Amino acid sequence: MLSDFRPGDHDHEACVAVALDAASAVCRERGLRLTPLRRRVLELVWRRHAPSGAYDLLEALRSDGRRADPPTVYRALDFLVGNGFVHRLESFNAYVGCGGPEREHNGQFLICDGCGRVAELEDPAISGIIREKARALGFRAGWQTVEVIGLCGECRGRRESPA
Amino acid sequence: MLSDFRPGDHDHEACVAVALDAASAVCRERGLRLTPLRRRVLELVWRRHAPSGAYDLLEALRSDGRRADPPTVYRALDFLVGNGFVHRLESFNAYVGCGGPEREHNGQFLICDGCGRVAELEDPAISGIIREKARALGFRAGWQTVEVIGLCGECRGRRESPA
DNA sequence: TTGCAGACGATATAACGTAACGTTCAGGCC
DNA sequence: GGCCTGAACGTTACGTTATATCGTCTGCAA
Repeated sequence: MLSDFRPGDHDHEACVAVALDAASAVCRERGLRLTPLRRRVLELVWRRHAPSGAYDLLEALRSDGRRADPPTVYRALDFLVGNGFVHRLESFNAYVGCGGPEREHNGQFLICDGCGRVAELEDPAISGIIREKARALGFRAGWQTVEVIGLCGECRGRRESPA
Repeated sequence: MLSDFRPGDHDHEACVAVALDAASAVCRERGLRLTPLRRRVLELVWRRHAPSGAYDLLEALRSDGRRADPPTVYRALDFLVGNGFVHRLESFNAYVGCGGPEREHNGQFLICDGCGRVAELEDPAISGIIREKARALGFRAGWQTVEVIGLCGECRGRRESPA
């Protein structure tokens, strides 16, 4: 698993810092430029464990006092998604930080309908069976989008025994 | 499998007619109203085995001579998607006809990057393993979005041995 | 110091989707 | 027939998401 549903009380500052450090390291290795803008967008995405919309990010950039228009945020997102620092959730038109940017992968996402938090899996059994079933039909699988809507453990508990 | 990659030369008129008849039958059974507009949108979606965008459908309705605005097509699509006659492809913001509207299901889609055609699976092994893996993390899976981009058999042949 | 390429600024517009409210029309009931 | 009701649809307006295009700046290298 690449990122879990974090308990509500985890140290989120640390969590963001770790992600930014990881991204810095990867960029240094690969000769990519993690510019201040890109770094800031990545930080904004990480500040929530729930998905952020491009226009939420745009708002946030403007709150920084920065002049920003849609292409600004989309270019940053293109960089971050293209290099695996951020994933796009197709069924939400929104973006989440990636828990394992060190290597390429094709994750699976669990999205909680209660709290909006997202967990990322990278389960070879899931991607494998999809690839196999596709192959049986003569189809060569490239990219897989696997997004599951449901209820995380915390939210399930909350619903079944409300305060 | 609910719908296959049809060979380029299949009888597409028949294919559309079967889908419309199936929809009529299901609506009759369930007391749903397959109005002329809804029927027409369903037909338009089926005329391509590739996904149709909402605004493509809107254009097509206007070509019919009908006055149409976005809510017209979205309402028809809501009905068709809600009752299982059409599926929405999240990663394309587009719609395809459903090959098995008789019962509710949570399909998986193979989308060919070469020709744009779509096949629909309903494979319990895929949905099952996703549900299980999610459950192992305390997550109760509701709806699954599974969309695979790749190359169908025909297009693969074409690329590997171009004319 | 010139040239180049990548990043970003800036403007405009395309593409996708919904809110809200009024009108029409089919079906049930008197 | 006349009336009521609710679903479907028309219509206007707007909200949200994403891209095309072109100009400018900056850092780097020839």
